Amino acid sequence: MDRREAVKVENFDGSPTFCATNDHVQTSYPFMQGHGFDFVDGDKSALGFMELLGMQDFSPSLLDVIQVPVPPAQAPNVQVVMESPPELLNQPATPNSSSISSVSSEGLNDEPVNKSADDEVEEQEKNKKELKPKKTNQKRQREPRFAFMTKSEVDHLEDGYRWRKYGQKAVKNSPFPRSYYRCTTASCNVKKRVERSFGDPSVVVTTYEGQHSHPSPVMPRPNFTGPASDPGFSSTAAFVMPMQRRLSFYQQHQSQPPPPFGNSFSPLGFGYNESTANAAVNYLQFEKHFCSSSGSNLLKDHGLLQDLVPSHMLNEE
DNA sequence: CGTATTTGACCGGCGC
DNA sequence: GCGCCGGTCAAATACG
Repeated sequence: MDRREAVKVENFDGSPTFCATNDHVQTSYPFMQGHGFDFVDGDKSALGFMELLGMQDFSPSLLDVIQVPVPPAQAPNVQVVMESPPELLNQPATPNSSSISSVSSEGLNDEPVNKSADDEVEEQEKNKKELKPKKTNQKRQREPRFAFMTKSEVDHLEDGYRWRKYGQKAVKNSPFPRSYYRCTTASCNVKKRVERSFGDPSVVVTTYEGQHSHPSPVMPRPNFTGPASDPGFSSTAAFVMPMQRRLSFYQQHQSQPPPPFGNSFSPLGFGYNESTANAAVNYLQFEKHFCSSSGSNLLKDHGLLQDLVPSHMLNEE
């Protein structure tokens, strides 16, 4: 049971996608395609979840940005899928077979057209218009966005930060509304949008924009030593993403200047209960299957991650 | 009563 | 110029 398989599925455009799957979680990495990544390739096979997040190198600082607490007892059918091309987000994710998940840097349902990563970033740059300062020629410096899909029953997933809902809009071509949240912490202008996937209503698409200028109020930064003290986060997991690494990804692969980031340890942070924990664990599984034979330094990091992920989660296979 | 959510109005960008 | 759309504001409302 719980035997994980490394499977190869095909994206909707026919391009291959590798997935690490188990009974509850499926994580695919289709968006590596087109970014110069090829899992079949020996050298690049060491790329994994972190690269999806834009991390180019694994260093001890990983401890600073990744926190994977003990998952709650309940194991909902959570699915975290990764993909890059925004257009895929509009495609129906098949719950029973291979699901499309996604880590996208920009607009999800916004642009249902085929675009390369370069085009995407270019458009993102184009969209950076000034909104507040009216009548200025300066383009708005829109914060970098990071989107991913999570299979979850609830729309608004706990991620360790406190959010205040400030709007809700109907989404074109979707029966589900999109909710807009803002970090309640003063001087932190991180926002996120939450919407359900039209293709698969069980999938929640979350788009983060900006960078937290503060540690998670419910997830103290240092090493995970147990449940956080915050009552609202007692059984949830925090998974803080190293946004800066992700940016270096763009910097290196797309010749785009990195958005201005302030601090170094608390970039765009997000955690997702079981979802994120599963994603992290899934990454480890994925890594085992695809990378253990060739990625020596990765193994080191793997061990590092093992320190973060409960051992029982890793031994489930 | 303070805080969070709801929801219609408003604004700016963009395509035609 | 106009309409559509995404995103935000803010008053009203709900909630603890």
